[in-house]
Amino acid sequence: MSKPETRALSPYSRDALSLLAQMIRRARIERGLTVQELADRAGVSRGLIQRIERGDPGCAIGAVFEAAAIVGIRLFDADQPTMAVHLAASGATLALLPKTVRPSGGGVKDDF
Amino acid sequence: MSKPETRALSPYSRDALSLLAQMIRRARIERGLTVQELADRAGVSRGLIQRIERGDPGCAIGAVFEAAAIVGIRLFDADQPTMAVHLAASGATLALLPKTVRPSGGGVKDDF
DNA sequence: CTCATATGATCCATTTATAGGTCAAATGTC
DNA sequence: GACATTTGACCTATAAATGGATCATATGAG
Repeated sequence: MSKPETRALSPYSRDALSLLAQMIRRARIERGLTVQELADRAGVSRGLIQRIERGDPGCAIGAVFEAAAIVGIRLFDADQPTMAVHLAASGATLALLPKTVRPSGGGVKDDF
Repeated sequence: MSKPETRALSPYSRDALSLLAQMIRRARIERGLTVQELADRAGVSRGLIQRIERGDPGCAIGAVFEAAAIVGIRLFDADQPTMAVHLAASGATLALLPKTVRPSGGGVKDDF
């Protein structure tokens, strides 16, 4: 039991999380904002900002996104292809997709 | 008290959140995955996936990122400029930035 | 060097999310 | 149309995150 086995998290998710954390911390410092100041603006506690900047997976996504937005980080920008693609696609074709999905015994679309 | 005043969240954060939620839902359906199946793969409950796909700000960011990764959504891709910029910058210049930030009475860098 | 303070870490009380189950409705298949 | 099942919504007990405090350390200013 060397590991409390908190929760399984894929390597990619962990990396993405800590990268976002680094981005937030860096952006905050560049703007000359104190951890406490960022916490106040985001309406959260100082400790939570510290966990966010550490990449803690348990943080509420709303708090993380808010902190990121305050320091000027735009996760979804019109310039980013991924965003544009999904933006265009969601509204239009989402209605065309099946409302319920069959369990797909063996045929999961893993082509990417 | 018509509003329980749950928590303040900027319009941008709310939009980004619900967009990510739509992306996940869309990607899941396109892959022919059931909500239950996605929940199992992510190691979370079915109800949590439903809240994630609804854009609930209270969801743990780790669970959201994991669900997104499973359905093939890469928030941070090498192709995306924002990612590349911050990746290159964080490691190198983060050490050069001040370790502690002065409260900056009036001079917050809001130039962006 | 001396001092004010930002940061990191920890502890505890409370709020909140999460898991797990159930029920009704909608959907797509046969 | 009848059926199997996915989905959405709700509920409760448990687990976890959050807020708020405190302490030690490190950092930068004077």
